[in-house]
Amino acid sequence: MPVSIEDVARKANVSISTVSRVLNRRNLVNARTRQRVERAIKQLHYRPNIFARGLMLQKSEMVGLVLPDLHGEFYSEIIRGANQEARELGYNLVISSAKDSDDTQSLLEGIQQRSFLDGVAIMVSEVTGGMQELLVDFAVPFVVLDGKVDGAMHDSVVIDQGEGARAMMRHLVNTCGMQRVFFVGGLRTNVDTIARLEAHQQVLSEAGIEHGPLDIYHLDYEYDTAYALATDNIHDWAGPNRCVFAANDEMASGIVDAAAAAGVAIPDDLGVVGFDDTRVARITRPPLTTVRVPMFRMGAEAIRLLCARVADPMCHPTAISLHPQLVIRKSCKCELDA
Amino acid sequence: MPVSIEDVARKANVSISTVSRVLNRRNLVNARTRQRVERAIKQLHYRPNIFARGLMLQKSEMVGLVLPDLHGEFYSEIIRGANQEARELGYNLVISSAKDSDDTQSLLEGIQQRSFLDGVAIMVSEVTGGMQELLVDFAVPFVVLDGKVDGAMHDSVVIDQGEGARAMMRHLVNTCGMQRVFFVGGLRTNVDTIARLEAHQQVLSEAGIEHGPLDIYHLDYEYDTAYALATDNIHDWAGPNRCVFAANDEMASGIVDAAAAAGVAIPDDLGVVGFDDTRVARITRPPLTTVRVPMFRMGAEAIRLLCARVADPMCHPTAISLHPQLVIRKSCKCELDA
DNA sequence: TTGAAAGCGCTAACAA
DNA sequence: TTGTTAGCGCTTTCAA
Repeated sequence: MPVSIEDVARKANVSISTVSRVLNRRNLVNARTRQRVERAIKQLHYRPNIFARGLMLQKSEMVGLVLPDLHGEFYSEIIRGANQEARELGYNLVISSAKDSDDTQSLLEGIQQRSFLDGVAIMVSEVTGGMQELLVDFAVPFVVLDGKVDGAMHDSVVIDQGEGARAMMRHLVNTCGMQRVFFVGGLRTNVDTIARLEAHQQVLSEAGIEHGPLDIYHLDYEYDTAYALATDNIHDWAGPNRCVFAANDEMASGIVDAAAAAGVAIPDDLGVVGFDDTRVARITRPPLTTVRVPMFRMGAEAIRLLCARVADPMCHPTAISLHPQLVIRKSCKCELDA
Repeated sequence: MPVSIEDVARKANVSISTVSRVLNRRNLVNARTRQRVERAIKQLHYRPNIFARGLMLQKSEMVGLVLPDLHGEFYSEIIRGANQEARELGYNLVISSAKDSDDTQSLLEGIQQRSFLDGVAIMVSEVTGGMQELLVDFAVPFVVLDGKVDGAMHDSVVIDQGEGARAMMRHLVNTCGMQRVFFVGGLRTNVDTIARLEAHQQVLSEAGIEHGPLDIYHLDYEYDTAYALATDNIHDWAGPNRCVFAANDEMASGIVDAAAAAGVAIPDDLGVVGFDDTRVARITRPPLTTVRVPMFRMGAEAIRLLCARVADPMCHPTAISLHPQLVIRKSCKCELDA
């Protein structure tokens, strides 16, 4: 049923090598012969078998993108960026996502196992021991998004989380005059949360503002849990020159809505700021002051780096650092509007 | 460098067929031999070459998901559903997206060309002539999400758009007592928009409410353009027993925010309802009355159908219809709360 | 400029 | 239960 290179050769009255040449190195073939072959290809609707091809060439022209989760705009922007870049470079993009890090690990094991990808871009929200071990001698070329794997040589695209979080904290403390900043993060082990919390602590210390562990909460990046937490605590939090720094916009939005439901005015009674600058930040009332993370670009750069490495597996590892940007809106009680 | 089945055979002192059997039909091999082979496999870190395998089996165990766009939660839920189902069925999922229908078409041509996918789930936001022609004799098994391609035999998973839109319209007219309902849709050619508009017209006619083409707007499903449109028209729209039916939540949210900015109270001066029940609907103030579309399930069902067809290409085409659900919140001025 | 032929690594039919 | 062997469809020397 499927038409093979041999059928084309027969139809065009040439050998299969000639057909192959027309396909891959057209200039080595006489123009008239080439035309004949091309006509045969068209007439027979011939399509090279990708497996046979891969078997010879040992490459699939496919690269993967492994994400910890697919929820929300944050990831879809990464995907869009990666997708665009991959198509531009002539690669197909295979996207997979996992529920948690165990799942991510088994996914990566599967990829290594089947090794049908020329390379893979990996985003790990937390690097577990097993994951680290796996990646240290991973058989497939890879780049890491927004993270680093100790002991493994790899390219990476990171967001300078600290820079963004410090910019936010300094804005809150210096410009808005906040005297107490609660922190609502994701899981304790999440790398982004860790970086953001570090900035929180550092800036408070620098400013000589007392702060204790009781002002720190760890949730799961979700609107609902943040809403619930805020409902329980909103009256304790509220007060002049007080603010909540949530580690993403979703949670910030949940807190804002819980405040509204409890009659606490944002930002007058309490400031609430987020992180990521997703659409949620703009739609929340009041719109959230947040930190814009170049997600689309992160996806695109990751694929660019990855394809470069696939082309030259021995090239020196590159680390690209992308800079977040403070976006000031209406939820932090300062006079600036951006 | 790469270790092949032959290396394993040598190491385990068996023939390559025995190794192959251990890999594929373990029970045909003597237990002791099997252990020896398995140990060799482990020691050598052997992984079967997927191309050689595909060359024999003519299948890749990969299925594709082609989406018109990757923007927003709507698509990410489909992806999540598809991803979960694919992994459950032992398939890898390849996701691609295109900017417009020309782009979708070239993507599909590429898939057919390279034919490395066992099957593909396709979501077309508008079926152009070229697309239809392409799909009528598409070489790769496929199922269509939320649409239908005339002349082509295919499985499909559709959302009963009409049912959802009619439920919404009847609610607006019968329960909320709306006397005039503006319609803000996506592109004129978009299949969802067409179905929703049809319901709009039908219910108004049934209720004996006059309605003209001037009450119908076609935008692009985006927050910003809806915001702009609403800013220009909000005072004309506002009035007792009037309502805007936007074809998605994003646009509804833009209209609500524009109204707030213009001092028009929602829902008192104007009702605004959306479609899809994305997170935006809940976060908008007031929260949007909308229609929940089972996106996750649509993705999962599509992959289920697809894999069934891959397993048995001759099986009878199935059409699954998924039912949307009216979600009543605070933006439509009725006494019901859900 | 073209063709013949040797694999790439695997599965499966057939033989032992 | 195991081994031998013939391809799967392609690219790529090497020879003509």
